[in-house]
Amino acid sequence: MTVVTRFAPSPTGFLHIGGARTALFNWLYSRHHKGQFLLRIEDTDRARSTEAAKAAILDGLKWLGLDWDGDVVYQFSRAARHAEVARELLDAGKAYRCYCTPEELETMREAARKAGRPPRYDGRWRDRTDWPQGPYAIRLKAPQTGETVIEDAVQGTVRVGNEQLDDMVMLRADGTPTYMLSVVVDDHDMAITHVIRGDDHLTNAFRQSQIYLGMGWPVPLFAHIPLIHGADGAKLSKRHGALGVDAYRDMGYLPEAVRNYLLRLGWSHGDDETISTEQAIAWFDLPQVGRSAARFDFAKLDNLNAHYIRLASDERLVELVLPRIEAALRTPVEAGVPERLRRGMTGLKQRVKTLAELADMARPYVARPTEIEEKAAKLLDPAGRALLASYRDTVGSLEPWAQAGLEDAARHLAERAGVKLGQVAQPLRAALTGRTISPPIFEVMEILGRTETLARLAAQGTPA
RNA sequence: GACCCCAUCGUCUAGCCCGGUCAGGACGUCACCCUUUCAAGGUGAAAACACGGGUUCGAAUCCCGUUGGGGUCGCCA
Repeated sequence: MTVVTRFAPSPTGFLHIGGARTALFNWLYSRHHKGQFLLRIEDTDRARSTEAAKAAILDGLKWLGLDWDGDVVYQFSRAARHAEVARELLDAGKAYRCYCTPEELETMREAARKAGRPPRYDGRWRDRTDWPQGPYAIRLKAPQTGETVIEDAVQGTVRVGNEQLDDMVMLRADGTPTYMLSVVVDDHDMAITHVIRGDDHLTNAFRQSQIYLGMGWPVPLFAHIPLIHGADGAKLSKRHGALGVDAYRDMGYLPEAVRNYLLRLGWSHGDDETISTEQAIAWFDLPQVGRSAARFDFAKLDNLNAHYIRLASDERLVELVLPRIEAALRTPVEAGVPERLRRGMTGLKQRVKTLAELADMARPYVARPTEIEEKAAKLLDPAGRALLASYRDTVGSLEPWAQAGLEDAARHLAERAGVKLGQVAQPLRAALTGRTISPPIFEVMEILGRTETLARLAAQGTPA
């Protein structure tokens, strides 16, 4: 049997990080089994669904590299089919008409709550046939005794007494299908074999299972994966990382880092931490998915991101960081900058955790420092400036203008002055970058070139 | 409240199913090494089986309970 999984977000907001992980697990599982990964947009809530949200979800998936098979299915377009199934169940006596008004239902729930009972529909129309004129909802005639059992690939066997479940509405009085019905019909029609989704749907699975049974359809294998929590253990909210994946992209995370991080959140393969996509596809399976909720940890994401930045090619990083630099500058960079970035990338990329940091670290290559950081300014004291002046004199006509020779000159100068190399290098760094932290300073000098280096030294390095 | 799920270092986790390990790894933290800064890299350290009962020669592993956390209880999805 071919494995068919799906990701079914509702376009009422961005693709949040939990959804991204659900999509990743579905994608991985289908790729592992050489099956299919389908995408269905659950846009039946017309009031809350937006085009912007839909676009954000599609963009997010593309950015993460989670490609889906076939066309996107839009749930709303299948409403007629959903209604048809509800009618079928009604005709077969497995569902019934309910003429309750919303007010009546609210009263019922209120009464139950007051009596300390769970707020459930009492089935008052279940066996009636004295149907009045007017609209009615169609409810499933669910079993009232016995139990409903879910064989969950992650949670194991989960069972609940049928008396806990009430007769859910499948078709509203206005003729539109409810989520519970739509999901089942679509999953069946799309031939989904494995429903991998968030833990929050576990209790829905019981009710959905009853619809499958009612229609005599095979029940797909469920796999309810634990939710992601914030650093404080509470449900992920906007405060701590329930951001859209676009926010992670904007913060400067690489898609492969996000993928790797999300994969290890709730899933493991022995002691492996950095896992390539190829390995992930080869190794991913449901039994290794953990049963408990995981907390989102930016520190670990940062670490993974730094790892993948170091692995990324210099060309790719230049391409990624250039738009950030230009956005900050509000103007295109000068002609020689991309080449400087490319040459300096090896030294730059091992010092940053995100592309945002990379853009900042690259500043000395982009433009002459307009301001000197406080700590750097302290290095440019009279002693430091004197050293800079001597250094400038010795390397002024150095040939070739290369890292090794520039460093030798500094070492000789330090020796003659009876100071450590750092006492020459740090003022140089301050003068050339305006900072106390940078890639190796002689590498910076080589990349900047003789003219620019001497100009910066002249501007900051010598006493007036 | 009812129902369902979960519980190993601060965090992500291995180990649990098939009881016997100094309870392993990674991130983070700290120290040292390397070193022109910062990183990277290397070495090392501190750091956990929620609690209480069983079962057993022996329990992180099996059973029960407690506590704690989470999820679900709509003619929302």
